[in-house]
Amino acid sequence: MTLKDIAEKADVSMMTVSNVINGKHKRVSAKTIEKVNNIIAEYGYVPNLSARSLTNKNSNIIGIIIFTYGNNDTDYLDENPYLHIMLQTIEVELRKNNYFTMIHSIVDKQDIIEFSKNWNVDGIIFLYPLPDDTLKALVAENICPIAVFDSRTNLPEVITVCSDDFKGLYLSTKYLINHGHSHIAFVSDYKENPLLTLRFNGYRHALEESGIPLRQEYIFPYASTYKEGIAAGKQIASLNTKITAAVTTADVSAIGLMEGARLGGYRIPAQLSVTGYDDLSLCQYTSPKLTSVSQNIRQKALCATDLLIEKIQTGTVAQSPHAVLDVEIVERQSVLSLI
Amino acid sequence: MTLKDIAEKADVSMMTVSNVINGKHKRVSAKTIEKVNNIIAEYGYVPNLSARSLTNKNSNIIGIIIFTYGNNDTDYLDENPYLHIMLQTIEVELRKNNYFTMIHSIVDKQDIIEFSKNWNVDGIIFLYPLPDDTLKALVAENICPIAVFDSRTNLPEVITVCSDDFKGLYLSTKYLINHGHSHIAFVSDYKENPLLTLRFNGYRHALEESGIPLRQEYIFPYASTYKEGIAAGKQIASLNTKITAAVTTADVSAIGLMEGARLGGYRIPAQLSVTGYDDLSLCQYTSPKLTSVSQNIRQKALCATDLLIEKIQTGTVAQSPHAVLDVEIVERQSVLSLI
DNA sequence: CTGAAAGCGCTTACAG
DNA sequence: CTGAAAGCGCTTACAG
Repeated sequence: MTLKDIAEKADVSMMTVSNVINGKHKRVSAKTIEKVNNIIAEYGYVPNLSARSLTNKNSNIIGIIIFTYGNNDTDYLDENPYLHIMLQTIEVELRKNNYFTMIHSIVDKQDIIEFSKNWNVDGIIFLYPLPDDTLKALVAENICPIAVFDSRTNLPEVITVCSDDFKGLYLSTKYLINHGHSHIAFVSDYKENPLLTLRFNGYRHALEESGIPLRQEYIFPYASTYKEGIAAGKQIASLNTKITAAVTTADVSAIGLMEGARLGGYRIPAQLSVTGYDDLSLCQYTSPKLTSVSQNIRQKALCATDLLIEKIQTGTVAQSPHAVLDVEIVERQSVLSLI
Repeated sequence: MTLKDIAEKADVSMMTVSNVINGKHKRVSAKTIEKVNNIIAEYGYVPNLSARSLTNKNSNIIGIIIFTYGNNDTDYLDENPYLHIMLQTIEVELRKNNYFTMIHSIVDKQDIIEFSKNWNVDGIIFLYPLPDDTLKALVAENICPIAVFDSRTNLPEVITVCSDDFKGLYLSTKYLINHGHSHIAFVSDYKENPLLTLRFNGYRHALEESGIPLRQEYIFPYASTYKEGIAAGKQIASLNTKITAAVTTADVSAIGLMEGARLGGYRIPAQLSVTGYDDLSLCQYTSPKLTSVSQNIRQKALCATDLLIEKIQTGTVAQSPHAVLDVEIVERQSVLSLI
């Protein structure tokens, strides 16, 4: 069943059917519209979007780049704890705006370009930050509007949506200070990572603001994983310092930290208060339940999607293309008040 | 840059370029192949797959139906704890086989049909079971090969991939029995749900096999959520029965159960042993760490994808279209041995 | 081994 | 308000 078939059944031209389908009602009489619509419904006609893409030079397809893969096939698994929320939120929002969602993994920049040309993709969303020069190269190719999460690039052509990472760690550090802590460890391998560096700066700022010295020996450069968290916890427990609290840059890291400190003989939070980052649902499943910094992931996903759609449809975005969303601290049980 | 442009630059016909691109090397001389490939590389030509779809009547697009949505926009969030692993695994496998992956949510059967016609989708994967009559109706429409997870339909036209749910609860129940438990609660609202009913049957079978009577009062029909788990745990703690252990059909339910029992004054696992189901990564983050039944999700995802590809390419599948994958119990700390 | 032509199912000027 | 024709970028018989 094609447009042509419908046209024949309705005894009108293909163009008329096309106009009815595309809502160009100015160009067709009400009577014809009804007749055509009835026949479309009767035969269950659905337009072929490949054909439409071919003529229109756009596809209504948005590509979502879900990860970059290296050599190991399973490297990627479990990496992005937000993947399902992001994907679901983005897909629903795109669908509301008549876009279709393709997911795609890549190995390098070239993959992205090929992919976008293959389907005349209308826009691309990267679920994770890319190096600035990769983004720049992509912009130079001028393939389609691009949105990226958690990138700090200032390229005006790319839409970025971040959360306020500086504030995130400022809040968790401040929260500990407000509860009487002043010997606060920072557990994260932040150097080389712009996002984590921002969080570190938030930590530092909170200390400074309260006149608490920043001590190098309170900085524990462990990666943000459960396993590394355990190692950090063990180390802190074995060190016999004055540390009474630790901030982290990931919930799994914080959970590992609690576990490691416990293995080192500490009671949590009695001897060590801990804060997480991400506010994953598992924060409520640990004991003590984990106090954490929450990014509103749904809001981030919607923001990126809406900006991208705006850019696709109008060629530009009214506000800044670089959105920074607020964060907040979610209080649970992993911090002991010393006052 | 189109096929035609390449043909002109190479001074051959479009057909020759097409044959080179599609690897039909029998029909082109080695010299021509090289010449054409060089020009393709030089200009970074990438074929337009919409055009190809249009001629070929197939698209190399596989649709993945990620969820069905109701009235509430955010109902779906957090529903499928495996979504990210499934999606990533499937996408990589499809990509290896030259397919592209579209994700799509639906509100009803009609959506699926429209979607598949829109893009001439080559196959569809449902990430969650659909009612048998919906599947039957879909098969009747004869749109494309279909694969479904966790459906027990016996329609030979649809590929199903399940894990051995009967065995799953048989294993966890048996595990408790082997550790000296005989008063074992079953916590799950299994009725009306075919998958959970299979798990219940596994529980029942393990009891029977060991000559332990099945007691109605040991069955707690709570939904498989954290919140309901808490309620169940509180109830069990308040009941003062001989129950020393409980099996569940979800990790979050088990975690809630431990929490609820604790709130009711129980120590876990000293007074109540608990097993989960799914072996989510959060099992290792709770205390005690949760013993759980593991389905190999990656394997399930690969199995469904490979069967679907086989069916698309050969029109049928060599083995049974209904795969049931093995499960195993992952031992941690939530079960106390009474012997 | 290579080419010219038709056709896939749409939309868009251009006419009337 | 409606139609006939061209064209989007491919592939596939059909010829040579």
